[in-house]
Amino acid sequence: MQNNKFNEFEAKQQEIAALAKVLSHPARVAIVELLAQKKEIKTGNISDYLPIGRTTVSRHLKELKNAGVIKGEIDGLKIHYCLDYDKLKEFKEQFTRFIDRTISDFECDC
Amino acid sequence: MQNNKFNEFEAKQQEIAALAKVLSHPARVAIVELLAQKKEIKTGNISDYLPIGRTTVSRHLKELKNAGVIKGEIDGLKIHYCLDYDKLKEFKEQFTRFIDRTISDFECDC
DNA sequence: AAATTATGTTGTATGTTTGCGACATTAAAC
DNA sequence: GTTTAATGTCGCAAACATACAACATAATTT
Repeated sequence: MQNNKFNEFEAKQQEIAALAKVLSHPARVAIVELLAQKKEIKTGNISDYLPIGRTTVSRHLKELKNAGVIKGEIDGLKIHYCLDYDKLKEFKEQFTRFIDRTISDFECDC
Repeated sequence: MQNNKFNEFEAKQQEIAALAKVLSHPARVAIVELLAQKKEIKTGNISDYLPIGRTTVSRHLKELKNAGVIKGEIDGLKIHYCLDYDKLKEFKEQFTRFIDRTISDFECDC
């Protein structure tokens, strides 16, 4: 998949890494924020708000779709994208759990 | 820096993306977990637990150091790495805030 | 049905990340 | 002071990611 050794780590580690990857580019962070604010926006117009072109936005949208963070509804010619509330919550909880687990194990004096 | 347009987004978006990037590879997730469990470990031995070689571990450690997630203490020949508790907490809070902000803005019916 | 509009996909160029072997550095052990 | 041990850095190759123009698709409008 991603690169050579990605899949050779534990499933949980891969899962967290994959989640993190979704938000590892500011364009995707920005798109998520935009969708949260505007609710409805033609995908063609997203690039008006961002310093990247329409096709690049389309690629990032695809990744967000694959990750399940957004879902689209076709309405004639327009496609109406929307955040997936549940997925975002799950996203947050997994991260929080990971960090909390890490912190609770941890008791170093340096 | 990272690639062409990264810096042309809003500072906050860049910041979140940079945080996410730190955990966007399972090796770095695994190293953080290991450090949490073992507390002290010779960096040379980290690769014993992971499916990657010593030099590659060293690269990932460098990234984690740069991000401030871990800090090292030189003890003679051994270098003793340790999680930065405060940084991890900050990390978690920033993410949580981002998601919560996003979710609270959001009220779509799709 | 041709033109228009909205979106997606492909190909290509460039940049970035990953992974490793080979070399460099530094400290302890002999 | 030479050897051994622990870690780090460099340079290369392969894989991935980003960005965009050009093309493809598909639904309205004329």
